[in-house]
Amino acid sequence: MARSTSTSADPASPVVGLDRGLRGLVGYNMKRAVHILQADAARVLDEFGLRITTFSALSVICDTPDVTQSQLAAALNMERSNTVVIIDTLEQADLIGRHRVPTDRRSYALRATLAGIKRREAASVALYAHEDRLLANLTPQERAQLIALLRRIDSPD
Amino acid sequence: MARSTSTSADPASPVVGLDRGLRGLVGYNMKRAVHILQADAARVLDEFGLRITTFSALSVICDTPDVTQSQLAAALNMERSNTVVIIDTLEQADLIGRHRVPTDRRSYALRATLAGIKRREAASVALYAHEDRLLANLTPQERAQLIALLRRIDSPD
DNA sequence: CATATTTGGCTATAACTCATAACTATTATA
DNA sequence: TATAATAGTTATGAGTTATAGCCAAATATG
Repeated sequence: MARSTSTSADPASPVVGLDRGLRGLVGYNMKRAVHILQADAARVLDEFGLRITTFSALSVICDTPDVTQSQLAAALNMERSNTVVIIDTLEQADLIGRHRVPTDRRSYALRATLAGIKRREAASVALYAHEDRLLANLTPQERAQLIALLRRIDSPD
Repeated sequence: MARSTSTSADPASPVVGLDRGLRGLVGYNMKRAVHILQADAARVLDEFGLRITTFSALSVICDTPDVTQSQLAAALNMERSNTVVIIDTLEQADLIGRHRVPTDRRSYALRATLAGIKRREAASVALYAHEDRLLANLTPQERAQLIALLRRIDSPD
């Protein structure tokens, strides 16, 4: 039984529940959940020579031929400056190409190579499969609702 | 006017929807949402001289007097090594104290000071208030369900 | 009891994310 | 034409997280 003179943790008891005071915060729970998902995603993507950021950028570029780096940054909620190294990495891996646009010599039109499209497709399939496994104890409806709730935080209607 | 020969993004059109291919992933949506919540939380906590990690640790220590650093690390899902600098920071700010435990001279019993307890309380109130504002377009039920879903990812039953 | 292993805390380090400021070249605007 | 704004870039700093290894103390095992 618990000692009566103190609320201190019993070394013999499991160290869970010490964060009760934080569990009411959505942010805390989400930080923990996202940590799990990101670690898993990073591990999966590593097999394809991709990281989360490069995969995200590659996906957008595949789906949006001739997108510019600024548009990419806006779409992924990142700073323009941070896209540069990501694009560099993808370009050096021959997964995308920087193409000058004749009408505006400042910007690049980003286009995925055939290898890039294939790599993205394979990584995407693996990623969805892994997420399915990781979220196996959520019904499809619950999962859809989770996404819906997250999107309402992202872009409040 | 949009160019007709390409699916490229029209510079005049809003740069939204370029990430359709990622929106099916729970992880992607959660990364975006957590980014918003964390940025807001960090801004709020900064007014109290705290960061997210130090606030989390302080909260656990307040609620669990004489907790050890290892227990804290386990509770917050972090490495023991990373707790050290956090504890150092809290101790130097006189928000907590390291107390030697006579029965085990290896470990410290962490206890919040009165200032620490007050600081935590004030920061916690501000944090909950801000989260309420940020999640105003979610009903209390939706918010509770969101937390429930996140917890099921965290610790799959 | 003596040795070996484990545990708690610590240091250093490295990879990665994210934000900011400043710069160049180009385009648009007053 | 002079000025603003835009696209991309570079450099940098703060913060988070993981790993490896260290020391001292405690515990387990022979």
